[in-house]
Amino acid sequence: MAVREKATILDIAREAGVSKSTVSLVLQGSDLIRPETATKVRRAIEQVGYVYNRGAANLRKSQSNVIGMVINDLTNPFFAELAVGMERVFQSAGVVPFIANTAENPVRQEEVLRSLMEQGVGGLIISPARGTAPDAFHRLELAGIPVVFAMRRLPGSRIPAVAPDNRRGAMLATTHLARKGHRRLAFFGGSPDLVVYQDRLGGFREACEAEGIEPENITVIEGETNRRGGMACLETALAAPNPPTAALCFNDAVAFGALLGLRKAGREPGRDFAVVGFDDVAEAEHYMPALTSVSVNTDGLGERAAHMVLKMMQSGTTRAEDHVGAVNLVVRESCGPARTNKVENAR
Amino acid sequence: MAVREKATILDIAREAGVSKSTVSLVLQGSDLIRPETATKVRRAIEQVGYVYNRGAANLRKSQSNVIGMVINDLTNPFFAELAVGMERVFQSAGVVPFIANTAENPVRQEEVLRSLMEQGVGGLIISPARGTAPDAFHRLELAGIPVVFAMRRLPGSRIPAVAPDNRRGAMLATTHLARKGHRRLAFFGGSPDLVVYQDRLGGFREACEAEGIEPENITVIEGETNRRGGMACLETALAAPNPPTAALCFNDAVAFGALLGLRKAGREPGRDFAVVGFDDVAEAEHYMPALTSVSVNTDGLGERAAHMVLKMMQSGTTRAEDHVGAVNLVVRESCGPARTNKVENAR
DNA sequence: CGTCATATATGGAACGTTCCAATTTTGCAA
DNA sequence: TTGCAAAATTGGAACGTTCCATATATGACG
Repeated sequence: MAVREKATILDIAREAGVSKSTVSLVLQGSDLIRPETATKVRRAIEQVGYVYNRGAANLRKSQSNVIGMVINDLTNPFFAELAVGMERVFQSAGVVPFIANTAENPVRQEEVLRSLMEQGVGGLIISPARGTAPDAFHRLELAGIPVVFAMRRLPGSRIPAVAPDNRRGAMLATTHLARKGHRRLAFFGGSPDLVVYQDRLGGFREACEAEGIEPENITVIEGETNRRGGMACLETALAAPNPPTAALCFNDAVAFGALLGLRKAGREPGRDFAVVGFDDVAEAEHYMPALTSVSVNTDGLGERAAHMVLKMMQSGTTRAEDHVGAVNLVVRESCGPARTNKVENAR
Repeated sequence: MAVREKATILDIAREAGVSKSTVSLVLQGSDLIRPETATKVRRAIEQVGYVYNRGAANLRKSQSNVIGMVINDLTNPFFAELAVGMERVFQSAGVVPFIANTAENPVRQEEVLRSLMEQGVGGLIISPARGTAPDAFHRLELAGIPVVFAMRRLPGSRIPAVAPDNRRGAMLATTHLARKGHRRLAFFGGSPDLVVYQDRLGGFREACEAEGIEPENITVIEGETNRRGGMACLETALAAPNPPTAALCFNDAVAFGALLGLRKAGREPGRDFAVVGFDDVAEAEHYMPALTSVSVNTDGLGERAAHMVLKMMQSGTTRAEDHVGAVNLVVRESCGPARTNKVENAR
């Protein structure tokens, strides 16, 4: 099949015997056009194999309905789940979001943002890469593009964020461990360049204090936020002179790593050492042992962020209220003898 | 900070005291421009906070360097890994690919493709959604856009594909099970509307025959290609009058589900029932028990597909040779007493 | 059969870029 | 100094769309 020249609305107009303006109106679903004419035009569109040129349109329209989702790590199931939650909202709004992965690399993030801006996105949802400079999104603000942060926020930024109540989640989990009788607690994984880390660690410390855990019995071990990081943290912890008996992990990936490390060290997760995760990814329920974790309602947060950016685009504003999502502790088997699957609800 | 009107090359030209043509040349890195002039222009670009308008440029240029990656299921770690492998190649080529998720839904896939075409993509990598109509990509061919299929192919299509040697992988795995002494084998998960399924099941059957497995001892159970599907398959299999003692699973997700099902049924994976996966995702190595799986070199295939589409875009062709990737069986612990981690290489 | 309001349809300018052809500037030899 | 080739710069048309202002068709009413 020969490749025809790309068809334009002029070709459609010729085929249908109308003017280009009429075709344009039909494409936009205007009711200024007589139904029969519209039908004729639509038939012509089929005929010539027309593809709408959004770039040309945006040249005049100035506002576009393309949305970009900038994700820091797509191989982390948590963020993949988040992305899918957002997509659902966009789909029902008739928008196709473009997803781009920054692989936790601020330089790559810069490229990705530039590319999306060049493409003329009308709005963005960003989960910033670790180590993002405070002014990294200044250009977006200048350009007046609506932006929402998802899950992570940036220190001095005025960009609205959608995130779970990290502090409270960490307190819930830590209190649970203390009430189970653990008196030497650890916090595994993450590093202070993330605000999320500050929040979760802050909640952990606060709960430790409230439960009367002695400061010398608190171990904080930074590390990568993936399985490997979790294994490393566990090894370090067990090698200490006075090792902890339970750990709250920065996220579920770290927790899985810690569980793995326990097995490797010949300890029984739950009985010999309690582990709590954070995020409650789908896998947590199916893991062996099932992981006790702080559920952040990933889907709900994704939907919230998506709605927020849509509304901002509609109203042409670049400001919005932060949203702090409720959290639950979902108790499973990874920190003690399996009991009934009690769920302690957040307020 | 007030939102300035969007700056164009004309603003830059005014700021730098040159013509718009000069600015355009600088943007394209032409060596027709005197270095000092170029520096002056670049400074002006910084000044005015300019964002390149790719839409306007494509209007004249007709060929674009935007690439789309259409993935059938981003929450499946296998496809996420694949996407990341491709990204690496694109990154070093200075291209930012846009990822779009179809969630295994042909209708959504249609929308996604339309949107990408409107955006003016210069090339596409597609892992088609299950149940995609044979002529779904006809418009792309008409438009002369280079397309490469990744991992999945479509029955009657002339679009080049990059995929592992599924048949051989399935044979390797099945032979392994038979040599371990299993005489009643099952194939878990998947459904015939996928070419991949045909290939893997075909390899399974061929190896069964070669190893002299009686047809009445072969169980094939279709199912979802995720954990849940794997659990369901296992339950069905064990409920049969003459249940199998080992299963090759359509992919690793199904295999994880089967392992989970075994635990639930009080059987010991490996000892009571052997399980082999397919794809060898990162998690396989870390699972408990570690999953024996057919490694397909996910990263390598991703890179291959990326290079292929780049080359096609460069040479302006829409045809290329299929690539069939080598496979290995990676033996771990899920089908029998842990031995040394022997790797049987494919030719 | 006019007249007018309303419903439809249309031409043309504008959007921000590229690229050709044309023009101006530069450097160098005579 | 002039002449001339090479280097550097520039104006203008074109790309495919939208949208305003205008034109034409339709129908209702006197």
